[in-house]
Amino acid sequence: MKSRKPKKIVDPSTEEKIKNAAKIIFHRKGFAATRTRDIALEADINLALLNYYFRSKEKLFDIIMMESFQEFLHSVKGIFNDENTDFETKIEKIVSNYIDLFINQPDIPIFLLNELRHNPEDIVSKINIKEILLKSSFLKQFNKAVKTGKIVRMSPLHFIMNLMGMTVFPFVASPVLKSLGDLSQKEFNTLMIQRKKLIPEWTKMILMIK
Amino acid sequence: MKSRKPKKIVDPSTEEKIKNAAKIIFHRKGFAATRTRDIALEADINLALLNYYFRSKEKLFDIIMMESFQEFLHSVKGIFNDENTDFETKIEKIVSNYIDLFINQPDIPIFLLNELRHNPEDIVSKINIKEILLKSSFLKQFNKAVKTGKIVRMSPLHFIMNLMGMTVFPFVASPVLKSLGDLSQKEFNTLMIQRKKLIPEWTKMILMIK
DNA sequence: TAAAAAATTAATCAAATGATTAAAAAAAGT
DNA sequence: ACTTTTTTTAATCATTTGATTAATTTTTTA
Repeated sequence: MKSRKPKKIVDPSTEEKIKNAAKIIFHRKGFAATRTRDIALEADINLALLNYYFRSKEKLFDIIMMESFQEFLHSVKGIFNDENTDFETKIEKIVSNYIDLFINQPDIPIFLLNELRHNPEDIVSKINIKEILLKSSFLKQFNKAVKTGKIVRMSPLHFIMNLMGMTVFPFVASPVLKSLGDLSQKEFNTLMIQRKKLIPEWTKMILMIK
Repeated sequence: MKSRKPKKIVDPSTEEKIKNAAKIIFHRKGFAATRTRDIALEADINLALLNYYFRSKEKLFDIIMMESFQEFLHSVKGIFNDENTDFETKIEKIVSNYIDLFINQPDIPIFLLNELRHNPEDIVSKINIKEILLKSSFLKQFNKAVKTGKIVRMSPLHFIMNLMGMTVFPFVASPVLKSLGDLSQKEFNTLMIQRKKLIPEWTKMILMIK
């Protein structure tokens, strides 16, 4: 064995520059439409450095994909399993968190949904999304509320579809919606911020919370 | 001038074969990931015929895009402007129509949403989507119901977002949802068919229809 | 049936694109 | 200082891919 520090204490700047650029371009254009040259340009680095640091476009993409998906989940992971908040508070926090995230990074939902449809098992299995949801305090509270009659009987899947549908869909369809309503980006965001309050209210109506 | 029939009475079979194949592949993979060779293979024709009939990949795509978007709108266009049905009936019909369409062609929503985000004005302006919605009997009935206090005051955009969110989003997110709920395609479709009844009910709750 | 037009095919082109290489420059180690 | 390692660069490669061409076959017209 050699002495200490055979490890590369890589200056993070170049590697980070590439990852940041890759995230921007991949999110905006998707994997297939992204050119490695676009990433190099955005990162302001020599094209060869992309392969030097990440081997291939595909490997770089996998990293971005994984991190983006984790970012998507991380923002609600804690909320889901917080034992100190009730069901309704969790809904408010989840909606609020996602709307904040998507206002700041509007490309995330359509990027994830579009790329996930071709290899969902790869990603979904690597990240324990099922674990997170199915064993969550959130789901337990949901089931308990059903059992005690506090909320109407309903498949949790329907509930998730409604909650995420109302929260995520506007961002996925934002180009059409903005065109339809003659909305600027700012006006669109204002609507989304309104929805932070509205969606939890609507959700409660749907569940007929007593 | 020459006599009659200088026009090409093209045997539609080849042209149609290409369009059908293009629709399948474009819907499945999107524009950027689609190879013209894939389309030729799917259509079982020589690659050159694609350019012979449609000039370029882009022109062929534009045709598929336009037709897909029209198919998306056409199914509800009539419902929107039917003077003989009330507001609530329209909602039921719209939801039912879309769910039928997406069960049969599950790729349509994510395809449209993903491709529309880069050139929404081109498509949205060519097709009079605003006309269809903004001058529709549906919207008039909505506004009237608001005015008479039959439904709660709410931006029509919020309402559209909710209705479409609950209807469309599950199809857009189906890979994740199927994985999450361990659902077969058949089981997923069963859930969607349930939603034909449920979504109109939920919608009415949200609107607090009296 | 002969001529003209249209459709089809195989071969090929040119540009785009992901990736590699070899050399130079910069940084780190001794 | 100088040796070694790491990082960066310019040039280039090999493959993919959209598109074209020229020849052949099929269909239509007269």
